[in-house]
Amino acid sequence: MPEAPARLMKGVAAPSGAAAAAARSGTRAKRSGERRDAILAGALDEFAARGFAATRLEDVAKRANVAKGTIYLHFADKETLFQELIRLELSPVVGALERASHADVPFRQVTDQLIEVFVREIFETRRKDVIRLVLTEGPRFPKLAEFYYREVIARAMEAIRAILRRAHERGELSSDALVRFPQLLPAPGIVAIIWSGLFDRFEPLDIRAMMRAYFGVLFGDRSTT
Amino acid sequence: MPEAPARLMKGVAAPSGAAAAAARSGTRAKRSGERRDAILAGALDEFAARGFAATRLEDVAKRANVAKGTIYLHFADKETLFQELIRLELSPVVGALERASHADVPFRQVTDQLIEVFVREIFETRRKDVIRLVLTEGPRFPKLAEFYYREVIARAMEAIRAILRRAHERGELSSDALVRFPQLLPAPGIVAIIWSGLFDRFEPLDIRAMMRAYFGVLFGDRSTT
Amino acid sequence: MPEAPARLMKGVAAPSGAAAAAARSGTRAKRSGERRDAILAGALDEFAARGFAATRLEDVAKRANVAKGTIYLHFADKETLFQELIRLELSPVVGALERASHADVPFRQVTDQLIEVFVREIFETRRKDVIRLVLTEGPRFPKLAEFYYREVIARAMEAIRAILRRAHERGELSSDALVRFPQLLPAPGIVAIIWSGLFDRFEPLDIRAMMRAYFGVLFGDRSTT
Amino acid sequence: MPEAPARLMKGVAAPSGAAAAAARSGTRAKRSGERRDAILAGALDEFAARGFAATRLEDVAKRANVAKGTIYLHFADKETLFQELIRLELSPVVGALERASHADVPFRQVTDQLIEVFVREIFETRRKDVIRLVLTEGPRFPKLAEFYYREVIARAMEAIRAILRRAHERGELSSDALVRFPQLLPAPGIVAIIWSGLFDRFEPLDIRAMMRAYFGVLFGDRSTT
DNA sequence: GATGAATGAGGGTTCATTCAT
DNA sequence: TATGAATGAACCCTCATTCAT
Repeated sequence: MPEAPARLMKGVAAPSGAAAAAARSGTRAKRSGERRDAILAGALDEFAARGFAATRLEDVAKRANVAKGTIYLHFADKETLFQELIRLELSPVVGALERASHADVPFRQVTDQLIEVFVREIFETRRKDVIRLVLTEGPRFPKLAEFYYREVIARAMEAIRAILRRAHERGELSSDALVRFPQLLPAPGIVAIIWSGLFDRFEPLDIRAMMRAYFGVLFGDRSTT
Repeated sequence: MPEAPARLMKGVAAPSGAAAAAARSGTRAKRSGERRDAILAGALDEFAARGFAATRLEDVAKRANVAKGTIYLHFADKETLFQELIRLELSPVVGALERASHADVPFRQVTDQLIEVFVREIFETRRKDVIRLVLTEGPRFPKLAEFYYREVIARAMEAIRAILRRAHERGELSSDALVRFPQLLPAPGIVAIIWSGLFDRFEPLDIRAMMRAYFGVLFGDRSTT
Repeated sequence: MPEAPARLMKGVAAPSGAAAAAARSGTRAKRSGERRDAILAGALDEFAARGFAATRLEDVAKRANVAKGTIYLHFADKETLFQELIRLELSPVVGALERASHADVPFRQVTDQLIEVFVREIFETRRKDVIRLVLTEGPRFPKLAEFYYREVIARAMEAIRAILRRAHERGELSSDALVRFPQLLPAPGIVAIIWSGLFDRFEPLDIRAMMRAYFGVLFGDRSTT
Repeated sequence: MPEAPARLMKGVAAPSGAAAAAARSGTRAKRSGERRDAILAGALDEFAARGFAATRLEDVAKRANVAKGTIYLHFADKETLFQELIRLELSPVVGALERASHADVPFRQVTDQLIEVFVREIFETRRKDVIRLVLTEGPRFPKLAEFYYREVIARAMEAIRAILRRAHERGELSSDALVRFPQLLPAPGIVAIIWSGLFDRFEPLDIRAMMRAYFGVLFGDRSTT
């Protein structure tokens, strides 16, 4: 049933702007772009591991094999680095979701693909950490939360709502509950991300199975084993 | 602090150990207990507003009308204060939930009460902030996560599972999905807490309505308006 | 002729506010006041030796036998420390000068005393360094310059002008040139302060002799040897 | 850059060594010389505006339309650049003054020309800023102060002394005070330069009028209006 | 116990200087 | 020669923790 190639979300993996631009130009700019990407990668590691406040830019630099001062050639300050990181990783996700919302396929097939894409493109990816960062640090970064709401959440909710509305109209969903609260669709994904960060070492969670069980409930399936 | 708890969760409001003990003894100990409570209250305000790392103990002291050094008479260090705070606020919640799991009432009635209790005892309370703190700071506090898992999550999951199993056996739940993944039951509550911290100013969420809609789906209701 | 006790400028030496207040109170506050004064003294040494920008607060702390952080208990930041220093040292000077301007004595006697007071209370004192600091750093500190103008220069110029006007009216000064440009009276003092900071090691300047010579010229004396 | 210098100080405007040399050779060297001059010009702007320590070489480069590294092709380091700048701007001044000291003209005529030259060649020129820089930064640059003393001050004092001695011998100056303290002659100029940097915005100073008033006093004029 | 002044390690940021291109 | 990205030492300031009163 799964295994479905994520045709639906083609292009989620962003070409990491800077490096792509660098690849086109001379070695000087290329190196610069590579460095920028290395800094972003190091920053993700550190921010994910320690949170914004506890992350030391020196450690980020070390991870990126770069001097501390180099970070400031690419980012105005720690906060900008943090926000750029979020921006860069999450922007492409929405595009993919929006594209998925236009496809006219049975809802059950959509959910199968959503599960697959979520697991492969987010949950088993650094993007999971990025989302966790938004959830955990967002309250302290109003601007970040605003950007995230406008560029990610609002658009994602709209795309999800479109999918759900069609499903409801086709009779694939017996109630309009999810149309009214599209937040419920990704709820298990959110819970899984949080759970994995906190409790996986005590009690691992089979994310795929949980999502299948959840969507099964939505479809009114009798049993989901 | 909330007053009359719902019947289901009688006793959620903890007797705040220190002050309670103090109340029994002479004025010296009483003063001390009151101070401890004031510090915890101030700490909750600050931690909730700024997160662990960005909270300054001086501000906590100010909120508690206490000198900076006094905090160290009651708590070993900042981290201990933080963990004690979580411990104190969340411990009573589970007891209430466990008690609720023993009651032999129709599932629909249980969910109605869960909604009510969640909203009144958690969502409209500082406890919402405490839970948010666990979610956001937990990854950086393995010990806290462990405590939280053992004392709260594991027991809560078990209590929820018991409730769900009975509901399933009675035929109130068509599938066993939730029995296998009891995390799905509180999922909308978790999502609501996160949403409220990040996006409420852009798009407020009617938590009660969403939870009712969600449980309606679980029951296979046709419409949830 | 000199030796005249500076009765005219009694009270130039300020009682260094903080320490004075401290002396009155308990040891705790006293220590604090002493520390504040020590920091100011250390700051004067360092600022005078290196200028504002090149002074390291750590060195100031070292001179004051105090930890780096202690400075911030008494002053908001480096700039505030600098400006407080100037303020504290120069404020009392003007009062003395203003008092002098009220005395109704022959101009020649006034100038004798001005020389004496300038040399003993400023030139042979750390106040010389403070004035040099104002001259050298003032252009980069508009607020400081403004304070200095209002609190010191404007009032000093007025006091000097009063003295000169009376001298002119009495016929002790043949021309009104100095009344119109009271800056000319302290000019040799300014020049001496600058000279001493730059060229004294190459060619020392007898400040008293130069000032006497200067005032001699103003009086139209034939020879000033 | 000023154009026609007063007769007295013919040749004050230096041929700016580098560019002059460059002008003689091929385009490569010419470019180089122009760059060097541009750097010096930019440096003067920045040093004058911010002082030595607070000036960033990057800003100097920007003003000179040159890359940061280029500065190091022309000057060993920031300090060398600073000292070269002072050297270059002030060296020609003394020559002019020395030439003036040989002219055998009435003192009153000399002072008239000194005023005119000072105002036009220094006070209304970037040279005012250079002198201010020496006064304000000199104490931190012993080498600079030494150069300045030997190459400028000592020679200037000697030239001034010669002028004053002749005036005294002729009876144009009643006292020998200024011969013994030639620093008194330029004193009002020094005071004016300092005043203009600190207090002009509060109380502008008519430099020409003040100097005329001052010299009037030296001549024993009755009134100087 | 309670206080809050004092401490000093720690980290973000700047910028003179270097060097590969 | 010219460039400007990269370096890393330096320094201001914060704040958890201590301790004399």
